[in-house]
Amino acid sequence: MTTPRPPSGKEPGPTAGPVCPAGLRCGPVSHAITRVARLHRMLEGSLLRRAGLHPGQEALMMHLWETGAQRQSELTALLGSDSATMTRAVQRLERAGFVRRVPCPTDRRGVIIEPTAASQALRQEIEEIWWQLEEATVSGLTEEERATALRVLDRLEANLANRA
Amino acid sequence: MTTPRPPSGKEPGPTAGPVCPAGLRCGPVSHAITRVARLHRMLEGSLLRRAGLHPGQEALMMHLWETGAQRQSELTALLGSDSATMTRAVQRLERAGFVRRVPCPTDRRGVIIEPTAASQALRQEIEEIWWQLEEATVSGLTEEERATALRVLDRLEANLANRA
DNA sequence: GTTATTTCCCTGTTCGGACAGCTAACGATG
DNA sequence: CATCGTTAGCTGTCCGAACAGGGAAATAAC
Repeated sequence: MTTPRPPSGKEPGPTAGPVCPAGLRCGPVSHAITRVARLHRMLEGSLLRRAGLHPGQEALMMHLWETGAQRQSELTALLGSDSATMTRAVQRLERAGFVRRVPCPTDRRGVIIEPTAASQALRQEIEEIWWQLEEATVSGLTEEERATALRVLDRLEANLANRA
Repeated sequence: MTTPRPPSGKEPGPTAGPVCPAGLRCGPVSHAITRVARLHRMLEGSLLRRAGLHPGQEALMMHLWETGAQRQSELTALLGSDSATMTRAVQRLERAGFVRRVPCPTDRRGVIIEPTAASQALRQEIEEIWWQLEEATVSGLTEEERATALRVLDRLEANLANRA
């Protein structure tokens, strides 16, 4: 996996400002999603870097810890990932010592992915990071506002899922 | 640039379902953002593919059309991108014939990026795609709901921008 | 004018993501 | 048993994104 490079002194930084030039009718919600997603991902990345992980790997590990050792194909489906992406992610996590690959006893095509004992040290750290990320995202919002945010996002998700 | 592979029969597909296992308190808003962003990006990708572009390139071209030829460093800053990413994006768009690189007359370090006449054919197509994407995102929402969505996203963006 | 600093762009590298192609193994059918 | 179609996983390729490092030019400081 190779530990992500430590933050190079300069934290990612707020990049740029408005992506929507002037009075351009450019799909306001759509672009807002892009901007929020970008910032969210950047923050996630800089938090995870401190734990030695790249964005995406933490979800894989959380899944393994939550539901135990699983077939690689299972992980791929559950995380909605690509099989090639999964192959390489597992390889990196294996090199990093967070995961072990065991031949599936009942299907010689398959591979069981299990978290190592060493990886347990990461779990608390990741949960803390998820907490920090959520807090940074919704800090300053009332309970009601947070509920509204969740409702809006769920609505958008449902919309987009239909067009996928 | 090499035209994106044509959709291989199967459109990206809704990938997986819930990423949040069971009753796990896992940063609900945060994960909702991740899911929405994922779907949004997938849809954007499949729409853009038909125009022969990859996600991200369309924003660059729109910027060029809107504000005219610009220094590469200007584009990088305005789009909040990475200079390396910009270098390669421009190279691909140049190979694809959508962009021309002209040495900056007042600063021999600089490069002016200008859209080609041929690229104009793309513009309407991209605007149409942005419209489709927006529609897919907010279809079925009332005007009031759309305003709420925008307000929520702006709020989240402001929050995240502070922590960046 | 010479030197130091900054800016601009390029290349190399690593990651996640997506698609295509391949092999080995499984399953079912004839 | 032999064949056919499917599934699991790996590798190659291309893209966007981010960081590191380098070289050239412009600018500031001396």
